[in-house]
Amino acid sequence: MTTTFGSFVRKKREKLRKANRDFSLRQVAARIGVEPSYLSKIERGDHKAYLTEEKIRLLAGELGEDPDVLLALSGKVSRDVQEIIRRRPELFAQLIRDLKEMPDHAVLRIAREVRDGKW
Amino acid sequence: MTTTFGSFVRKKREKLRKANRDFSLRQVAARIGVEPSYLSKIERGDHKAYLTEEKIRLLAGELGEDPDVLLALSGKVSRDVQEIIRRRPELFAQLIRDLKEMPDHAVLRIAREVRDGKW
DNA sequence: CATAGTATGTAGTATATAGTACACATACAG
DNA sequence: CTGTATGTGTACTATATACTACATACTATG
Repeated sequence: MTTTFGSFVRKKREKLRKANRDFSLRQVAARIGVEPSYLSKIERGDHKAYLTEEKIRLLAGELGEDPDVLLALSGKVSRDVQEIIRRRPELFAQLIRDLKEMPDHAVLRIAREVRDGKW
Repeated sequence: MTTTFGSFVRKKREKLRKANRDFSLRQVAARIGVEPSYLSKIERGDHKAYLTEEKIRLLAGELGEDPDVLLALSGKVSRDVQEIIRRRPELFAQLIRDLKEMPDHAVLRIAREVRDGKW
C-alpha cells in the first residue's frame, strides 16, 4: 500500500503504454530529458535517484497527473508554494499547523470561500 | 532594506551582546554547535554557508526569534509544515496559492476561526 | 605591554543531489 | 535470423549543502 514515487510513475506509465506505444520508459525519459537508465532507477525506487522539480513537472504533464501530488511523493513541496510561505512565515506556518488535523471537507470549504471572495 | 539571514542575525546578536557578554559570535557559535569561523561566514552572508534547520532552530532560541522567520530568511520552510502539505498536496498547495494575495488580517481571521473550532 | 578574547580568511572534507555514458540481456517484428 | 526496441546494471561526474581546522589580525583590559 506504500505508494512510492517510483511505483506510482511506473504503474501510470505502463497503463498509458497499453493504449499508446509512445509511453515506453525510453521515450518518456527522452521527452522529460533524462537518460533511460536514470528513469529506470527512479521507477524502481533507487534511493540515490531523484528528479528536479522541473523534470517532475514535465513527467506529471506526460502522465496527466497533478504536479503537486508527484512532488509530494518525491518528498518535495512546490517552489511557488514555499515562496508564498516564506514571504509571511509566521502567518502561513501557523495557519498550516492549525489546519493539520482538519478533515478535507473543512479545508475545502475554507478554500472555496476564499476563492469566492468571502474574506 | 534587503534583510538577509546573516545581517538579521548579526544585528540581533550584537544588540543582545550590549546587555550580556555571552552573546559574542564565538559563544553563540559554541552554543548552537558550529565553529565560530562558520557563524562568521553566515553572518557576513557568504553564499556557500548555510545552517541546517536544527541549528537555525537553536539559533532562534538563543536570539529569542521566531524559528519560522529565521528559516524563511534562510530560504527554508519548516520540515513539519512541509510534511503537512505533502500529506494532502492538492488540498494544501491549492489553498496556499488561493491565500497568496490575501491581506494579513484576512489570513489571521481564518487562522483564528480554525483555532476556535469554528470549522 | 602582555594576553585573553574576538572576528575573519583560507583550505579542506563528507554527504546529498542530480544526473551521464555505455554495455548488456532479452523480447519482438519483419 | 537479423535488426531494433526495451529495460537494467555499473561506473563515473559535477554541483550544492553543511560543515571543521587552523592561522592570522585586531582590540580591549588588567
